[in-house]
Amino acid sequence: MTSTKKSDKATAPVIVWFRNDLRVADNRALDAAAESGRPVVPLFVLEDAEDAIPLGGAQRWWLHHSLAALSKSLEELGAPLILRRGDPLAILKEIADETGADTVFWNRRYTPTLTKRDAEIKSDLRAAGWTVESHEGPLLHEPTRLKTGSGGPYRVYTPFWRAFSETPPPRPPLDAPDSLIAHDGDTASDELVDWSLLPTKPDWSGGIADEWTPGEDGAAERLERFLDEAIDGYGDARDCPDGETTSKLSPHLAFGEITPFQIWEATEERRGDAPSSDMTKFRKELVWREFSWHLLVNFPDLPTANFNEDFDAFPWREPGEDLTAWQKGRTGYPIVDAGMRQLWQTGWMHNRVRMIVASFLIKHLLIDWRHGESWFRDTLVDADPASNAASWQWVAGSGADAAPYFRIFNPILQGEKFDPDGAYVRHFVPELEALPDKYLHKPWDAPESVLSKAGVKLGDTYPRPLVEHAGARERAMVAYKDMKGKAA
DNA sequence: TTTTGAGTTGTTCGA
DNA sequence: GTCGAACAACTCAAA
Repeated sequence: MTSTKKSDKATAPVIVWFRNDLRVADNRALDAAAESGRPVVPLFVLEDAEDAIPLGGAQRWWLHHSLAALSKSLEELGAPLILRRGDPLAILKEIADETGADTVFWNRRYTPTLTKRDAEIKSDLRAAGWTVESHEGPLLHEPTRLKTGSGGPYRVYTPFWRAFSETPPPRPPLDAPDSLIAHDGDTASDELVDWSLLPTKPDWSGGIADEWTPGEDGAAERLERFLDEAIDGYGDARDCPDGETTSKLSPHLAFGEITPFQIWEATEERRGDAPSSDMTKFRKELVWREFSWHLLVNFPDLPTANFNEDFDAFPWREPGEDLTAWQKGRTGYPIVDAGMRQLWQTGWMHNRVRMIVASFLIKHLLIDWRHGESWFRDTLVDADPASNAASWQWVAGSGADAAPYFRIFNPILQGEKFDPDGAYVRHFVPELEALPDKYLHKPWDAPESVLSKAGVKLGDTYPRPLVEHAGARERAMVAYKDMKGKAA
């Protein structure tokens, strides 16, 4: 992958093409460019390619702020970030014309369509005499590296984790370069604001901005705070959606503001200490991310096609108004509505609640998981093609290592179990704030006097349940049997 | 090749 | 209130 540098190239600049790796520390491509001793032209391209999956609004907001942060870091290192919009190959060639560069470094990305495109760009540039280096991407293992005894990909998490644990530990992270040599000469850059990544009419980003600090520094602070405050007891507390019980590193990982290598090292125990069970639990979550990418790379259709083809015969209902009610957080089930509103307001949802709302959409409303996958992709700041697809299929029962279909979350019990004091529901569904705990997760069971005292009018201030739980559960089981009959 | 043990995250029912 | 079994058989991973 590395070509010998020719001597006449010694002073020509190296382009570092940033993609989902918006950081300066532990960045192999940037590190290699700095090590080359040559001027560096950092480039980010807003890609308009037709096969590129458009970013959701929440991620566009994040990208804006992440690029602003990266731009500042690179400025401080001495080489300002160049922003361009359009087709990456054409832009790389333009930059080459402008700067004399004929070398580009990047870090790999693993979304199958993008890997393919990167390979095309690489061969095109090499044919034109360029030096192209693609460096290690944002995974602890190349996603094709782990294989079962018979040489195939894993489809079950536990053996994957076992195999992962038996490989050498992940490498330590790299420091950021001390400084970069700037290219001597003007290279035009778009203005970030002109990309209109931020919402304007209306500006709905307030709730997201309160919650998040995009960028490498924000990511590092988040990691530190998590290890200081939440890792103790993580194993149990992580299931509770209220409060800071999880790392919330997912959006930073999605944009490559932090790497799993940095996280892994930060969770390293002192030499000789066995990792605590909380730490192992957390690491297992990180390895779930690896497993999802392992699945996506080996089964590129994962985001669009049922992994288990039996589900092609599943009798999904037409989405219609039920889907809209779910999206808006108006299903009449408080824990579901709290989750969907948290998503809408903050661009993020607690993992436990993701499972509850996903199960509700699929099993209570019998709506195809792909509608949910697509909504999450549009609204989550951490939307990740691998984790999103693998998790939706897991909940649906159509995926790898899937839950048995009869494992249908009871949204009332789940609410009572994981939000027992109702703090989470009260925060995101304030119209139920005054209801006593006893009825908070099932307001339809409350006596009229209790409802009116709490200022709740069902069907008016808060919706009645879209479906009744026991009946919906029964209907889901029948649909599943129906599918099995057709598939057999 | 055949066999065996096991599988992130749950709910409901009946004792 | 708490506990174990049933839910439905299936596929995967590894011996």
